[in-house]
Amino acid sequence: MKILVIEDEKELRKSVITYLSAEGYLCESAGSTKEAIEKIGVYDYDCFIVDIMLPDGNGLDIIKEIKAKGIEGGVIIVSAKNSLEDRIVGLEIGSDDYLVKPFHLSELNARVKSIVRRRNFAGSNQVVFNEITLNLDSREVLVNGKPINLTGKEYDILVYFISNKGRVIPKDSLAEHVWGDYMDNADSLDFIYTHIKNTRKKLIDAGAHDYIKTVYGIGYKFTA
Amino acid sequence: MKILVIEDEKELRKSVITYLSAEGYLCESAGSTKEAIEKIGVYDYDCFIVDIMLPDGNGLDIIKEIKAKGIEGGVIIVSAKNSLEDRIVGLEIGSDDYLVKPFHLSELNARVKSIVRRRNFAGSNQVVFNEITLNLDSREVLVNGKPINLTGKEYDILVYFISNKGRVIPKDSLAEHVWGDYMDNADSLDFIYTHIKNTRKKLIDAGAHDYIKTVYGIGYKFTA
DNA sequence: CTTCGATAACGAGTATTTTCATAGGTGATA
DNA sequence: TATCACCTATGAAAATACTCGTTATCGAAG
Repeated sequence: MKILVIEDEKELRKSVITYLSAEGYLCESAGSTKEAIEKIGVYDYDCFIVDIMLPDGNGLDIIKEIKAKGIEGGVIIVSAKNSLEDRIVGLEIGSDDYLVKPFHLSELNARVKSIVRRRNFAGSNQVVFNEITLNLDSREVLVNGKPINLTGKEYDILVYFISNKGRVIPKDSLAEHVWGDYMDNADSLDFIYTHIKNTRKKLIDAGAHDYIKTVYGIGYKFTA
Repeated sequence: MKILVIEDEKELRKSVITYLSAEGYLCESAGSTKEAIEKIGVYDYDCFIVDIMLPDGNGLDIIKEIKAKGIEGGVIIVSAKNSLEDRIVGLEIGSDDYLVKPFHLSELNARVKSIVRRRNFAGSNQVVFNEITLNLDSREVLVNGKPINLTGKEYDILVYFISNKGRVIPKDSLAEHVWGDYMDNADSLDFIYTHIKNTRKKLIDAGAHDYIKTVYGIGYKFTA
């Protein structure tokens, strides 16, 4: 799950990122409208946290840009004043939520969670795929009702697979969603094999079928 | 699916090609108007991604050239500025889509996909030809509802056949679409026979008719 | 200091693609 | 219809490309 935090106040940006990273999200940040629009153009995010007041422009314009590009990621507006007008405009142009500063990080986290879920799993916080059950709240994975231990990356991989089940997932897409800006210095994506292997092993050892099919030359497909 | 990426910025060109190749498209590139027009004259593409600002001319002229030649491939304009005028002119002269830089690789991918589909299969991501069903998302092929295993090349061949069903397909075109510029230094196209044979065999073994007719001296025709 | 997870490196194991040799067809021409 | 030149099909083997599993390294967290 990749999130772009658009916020010019350094301290706040830092704490938001620290908090959300600890929750297992992949965070990137932009400190200005310009930087935000650049990043939006190049990378693929699942969620945007947008401060309205930015040094070089209005955050609402960034949201317009996101929507104009047809990007599906959710949008949470963050604003210093509880301006009804901003709020209405924000929702009109397609943002999903609105948060007034100062806010609790746990509150922000809850909203991010709900958006990411809505986007990937139609709002549910529990995802079932045959004998595999994901609990998105606790990042817990059950196989036949028994919990198994996955590392962070393994969990991310599984979530990405399940939210794209049945589709062929090119190794690059997987890398981008689980690891972030891999493109920049990607000479070898070989380490993915190791993670796939470990994920597979843990699932199989726990009694699940091997739903991860290898698509030679392209990537993988998670399918029953 | 063959795509020509016309873009002078090396880095961008590279990432576009890397991304689209991973998605299973066959990409070639041109860094200037001159090069683009040369390639357009010689090879056959399904889709063109055209940067408007090029060192030696305007991308719109390339599009005019494409249309003047009666080439059917889709056109996606890419431009640094969101100029309404360019956009209108672009659509007027027959481009299919417009993308403002910097853009999202997955967004570009989505548009390419939609264009290729619109052209080949009228919008569906599932293509049915009698007892053969192609799922373009998962690259899966079903014969009478049962999945069969095709290798990458075999799948590409089948897609190209089905999207040109009823038409005679010269061996050259097939080679060009499935293998790309391989042609330039190919001394023999004999290996195609092997691939055709294997593709045929897998389809027939799975219970399909042999729709691949040989057209002596020219190539093949996929027809009921 | 120890443990754990993430990544790198590499050889072994597979799948795929190409080559090659040979056999079988096709169509034009006489 | 016989012949010839050329095109296509086939099976097996070689070459290549890709993936896997093991082990090693490194750094961060506890």
